[in-house]
Amino acid sequence: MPPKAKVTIKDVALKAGCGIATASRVLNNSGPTSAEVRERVNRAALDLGFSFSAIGRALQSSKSMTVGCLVPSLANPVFAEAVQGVQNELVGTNYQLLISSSNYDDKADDAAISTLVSKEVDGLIVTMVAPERSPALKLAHQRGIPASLMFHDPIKGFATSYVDNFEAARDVAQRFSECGHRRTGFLALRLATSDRSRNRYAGFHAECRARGMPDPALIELSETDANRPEKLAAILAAHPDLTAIFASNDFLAIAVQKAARLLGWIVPRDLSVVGFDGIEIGKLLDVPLATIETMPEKMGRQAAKSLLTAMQGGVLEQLPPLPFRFRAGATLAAPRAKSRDDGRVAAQPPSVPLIKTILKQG
Amino acid sequence: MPPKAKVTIKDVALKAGCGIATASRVLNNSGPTSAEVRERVNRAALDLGFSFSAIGRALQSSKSMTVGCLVPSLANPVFAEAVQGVQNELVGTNYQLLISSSNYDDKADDAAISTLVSKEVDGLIVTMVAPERSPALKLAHQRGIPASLMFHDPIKGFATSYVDNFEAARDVAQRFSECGHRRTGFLALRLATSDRSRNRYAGFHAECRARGMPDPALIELSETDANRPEKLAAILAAHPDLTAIFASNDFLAIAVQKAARLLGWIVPRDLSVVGFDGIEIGKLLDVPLATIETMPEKMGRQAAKSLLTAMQGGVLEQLPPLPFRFRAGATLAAPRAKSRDDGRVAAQPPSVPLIKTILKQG
DNA sequence: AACAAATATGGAAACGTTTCCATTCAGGTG
DNA sequence: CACCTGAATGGAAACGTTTCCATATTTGTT
Repeated sequence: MPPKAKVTIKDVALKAGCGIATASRVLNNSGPTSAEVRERVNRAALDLGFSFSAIGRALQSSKSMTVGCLVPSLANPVFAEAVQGVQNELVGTNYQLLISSSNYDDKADDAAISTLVSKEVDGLIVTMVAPERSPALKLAHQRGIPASLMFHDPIKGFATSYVDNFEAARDVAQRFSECGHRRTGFLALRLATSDRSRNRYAGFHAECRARGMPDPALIELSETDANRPEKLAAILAAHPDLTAIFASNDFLAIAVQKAARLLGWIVPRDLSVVGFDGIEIGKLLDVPLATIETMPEKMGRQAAKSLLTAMQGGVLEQLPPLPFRFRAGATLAAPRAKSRDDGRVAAQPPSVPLIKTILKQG
Repeated sequence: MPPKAKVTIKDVALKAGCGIATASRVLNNSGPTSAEVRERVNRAALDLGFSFSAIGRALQSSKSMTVGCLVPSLANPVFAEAVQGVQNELVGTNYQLLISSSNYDDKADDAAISTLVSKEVDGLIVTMVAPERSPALKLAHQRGIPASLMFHDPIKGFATSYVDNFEAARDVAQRFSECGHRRTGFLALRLATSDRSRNRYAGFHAECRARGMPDPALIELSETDANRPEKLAAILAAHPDLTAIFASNDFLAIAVQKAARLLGWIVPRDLSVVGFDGIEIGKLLDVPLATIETMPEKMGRQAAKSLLTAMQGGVLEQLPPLPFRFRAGATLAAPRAKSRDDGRVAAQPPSVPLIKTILKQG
């Protein structure tokens, strides 16, 4: 058994005593072949341990049978799950998944897309800092490479699989309001590089306004402070009037619980918290986390499904957003009665999705 | 602006009025070229928006500049982080990452490896159910494709980046013992498909024995029950004599806390819990989780680094395991005094890593 | 001024496929 | 028996590179 470094179809044809065209036809079941030569070719292929060179095939067919996928980081479980969803959908097709990540850097985003394109991927599935102004993505589009977005709100020219962050955030504001909260805060990480967080803030802000609540305090946490509960506690202490915090993800929400504990505050008596994403651990906490449940895996699946039909010549069409669901939890309750709703500075209004805000408020 | 579907080096050469060989030399800075033709070629390439076809290159050089990576699932944050580590290490090289996942199925493992090999990856980074008996992995090895393992203990023929699960688990047993615990349990998911969990159990078991403690109770949780705290509570209730649980990952450890709460038990007074992995959330809990901290990201990085040197012709050599660290947490304390250490059935001894067990105990 | 050496260039082969086309051969029809 | 149809086959081109080799040009040395 000599596992020759490279056994090509030429070797097979030689051993089977036929032309490579015939061997190709046998091996692919394409075109007519006699039973006798079929037998010889198959035996030769088996003996030699032949397998097709995907590269040779790709060159000749100009189809790489590869899908490129870009997300900010796999260290974020939400994106990791989404990529797994893509993968799950791709299993069973002949497509392979080429991945890349940008670490939330829009320059890296562009470079990554370019690289994927030069690898001649047949399609793209991307979540990036700013897809609407990525030259590389536009170029890919011009070259006819179908692209499917994940997590992003719809953009002209692309299909996207997403959850309506704006609406979900409005839901949270509504529940805060119904509980009797008025002064609220919105806590996020990396607002500048996450349209998701911005959209959540916009929706939250819009609904607070619509209900006559003061504008929510916008609290942005630095990457490093996210892992320093005492830092977060100090920030919370500086906002003693807030009775409810909407955190842009569940990890932050749990960090808020911790920070509150450090301050001697009791959740939800002294501070209500609602998270976003719906991670399982939230259910297991001493005080189970109220949150918005989303479906990252489904998001990936849907993006992949759309892309597959597009790559098979179909048209990329925009589906409705995936559903979200409010998960009740003990971190949300009515605020303790402490009536001081007087003059406080309002947070600045949302900058980016202003149109949407105005639109939805009517 | 006609972004022609495909602009090849031939087009560039034509536009620059030179041969393709010359164009290639200019574009690659390989071989001598005159300043004048250099100028023309570069301008033509720019005008046409030329970029190399990775496929054409791959075919001619028989290097795909692609690394294949297989993990059980990206939905497990530990693997996702490791893959991100691989990615981080690959950024800056010219290698791209092709990923696949098996969902903890060894047949799927093999199929995935085969697919990656037929895609002609230049190297492999894998975590699978049973690398030591994967035909596809062996085949890849025979074909001269370097492979680097992640999370697995060393195996003949492959380099691996791992943490010494056996030793880490012994550490936990030792701490249990020092706190005064005697009757302990080991809680895991998917024992059959996770050599990591098996090694942890083996180490835990070995050290318990070495210290004259009763064999730990081996509790395996089904996939679905992992999300049902009441189910886990029932199981714990059936083991009322246990004073400490070592959970094979932090999620399970947190689930144990929840289950204990359901039973009205107080952690750590009525039950101590130690987890594994060292996720950040553990620090934020009301009762911070004691756990073994590991470094999945570094694991991925190390695997990638080794592989890179191997692919550049170097030799794949086995590095020492990555360090682990016990993170103290309030979930571990001395058991409440309740002296009843009498006749109980011992769990069955570990089946797989028996040799290692015996060896280390002397 | 003659010649060697270095520099610059392009043709062509090779990488592994698939597919178009032409060729051969068998069998069936008139 | 001549003819046609259809099946079976293999040669060769094409996909986009890089690189070997041969040729043509320049430069430098006596």
